Amino acid sequence: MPRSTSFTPDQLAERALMTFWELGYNATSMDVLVRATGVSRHGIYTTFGDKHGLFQACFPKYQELVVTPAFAVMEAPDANLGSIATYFDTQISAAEKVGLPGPGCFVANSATEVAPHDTETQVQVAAHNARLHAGFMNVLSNVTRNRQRPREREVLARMCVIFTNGLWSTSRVTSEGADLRQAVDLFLTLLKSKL
Amino acid sequence: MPRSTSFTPDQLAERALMTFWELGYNATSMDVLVRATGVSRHGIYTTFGDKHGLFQACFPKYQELVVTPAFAVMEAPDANLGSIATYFDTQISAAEKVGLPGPGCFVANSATEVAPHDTETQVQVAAHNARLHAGFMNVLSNVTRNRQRPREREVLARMCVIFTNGLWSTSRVTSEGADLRQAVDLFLTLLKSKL
DNA sequence: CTTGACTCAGAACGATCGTTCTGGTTTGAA
DNA sequence: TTCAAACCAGAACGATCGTTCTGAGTCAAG
Repeated sequence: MPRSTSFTPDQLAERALMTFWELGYNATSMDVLVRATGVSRHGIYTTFGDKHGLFQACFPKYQELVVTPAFAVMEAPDANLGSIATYFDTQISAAEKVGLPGPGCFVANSATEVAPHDTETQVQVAAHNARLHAGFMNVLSNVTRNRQRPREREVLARMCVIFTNGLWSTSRVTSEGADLRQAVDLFLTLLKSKL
Repeated sequence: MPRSTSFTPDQLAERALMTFWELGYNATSMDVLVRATGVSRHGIYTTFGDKHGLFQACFPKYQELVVTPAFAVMEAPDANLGSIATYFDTQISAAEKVGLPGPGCFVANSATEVAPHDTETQVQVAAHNARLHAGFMNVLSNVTRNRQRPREREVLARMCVIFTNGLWSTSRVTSEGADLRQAVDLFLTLLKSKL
């Protein structure tokens, strides 16, 4: 029976996520991790085994703390085009609050930095992209007329996922949130004209 | 007076580029670099000073060998919407030839992995994105009617750059080139409807 | 052939990183 | 209070990496 400790695995993973997200995997040494989390090496290693295990635990934490709060509106039964605008706006505002250029998307960053050498991270990235695609499919099936073929819907959703990836990628090198918002508004205008 | 050597700095930078592009900066150790380029440590260090110097030399090489051949069509005086399609198709075909999921864009990868900790790389990334933006602006100014305001053109170009970044980002986690092509075709259809 | 500049292979060094270990401290329950 | 489990700080250990250095080989010029 575990006794009450000064930290829970969830809290540890949450603070580690913020550090990995901001600095990336390689630039986050165990020393940095110990300082940032306030948890000793002993605590980290007995809880997650190694650095890679702690890193993997950050993915569900990111889904819970970042993706779900912003993307739930896309997964609601009554989601529509306004939901897409809300999702993008929520994320851009969050990035602005932290400061642009921002940290972008933790999953997208990991896809570039560690996924090429790590199968487990590849799975996390694929699952994340699948979630995005499903969210856009949900919206499109709600706002699309019957004449629209399901095959075309999938392509539309895929294009939206690509644009989303590009948006967070660009948010890492852009200092003006207004530039991102204008591009998003224009993209949504184009999207609406196709439905 | 330098004597004839078994390699030129250009050749060295070219082979280093391919390795950095495929493996990323951190995963490319000097051992790997020596093996991949066939140049000894002595040759590398006397030519480029250090690993970072060799890495920086890869950016103009990437522009010369990859960006310019594919993007020149976008910078031609008579570039039009077909030029955009050609550009995307060229890059996707190149990625397919190497094998999807591919290495994506060297600049975009570097933007995620090393730019956050390296000012020089930030400059390279900004210059690359500016080149992309200028290329799209060139096309838009050619195909746009007079009633279109220049401000709107800039936003359109910015949206195109975002989509481009997303495309190469997605090409790193996608195994089907057809999926990318369909999304590109749809994006171009939407773009055309706005002009 | 001799010389000198240049090359390479590989050893060696210092720094850093992930990981393990030790000693001392804190916590919760009996 | 006492005990045992869990914790922390920090030292220590391999391993790896970027960099420098050494010695031998190679080519062009005289």
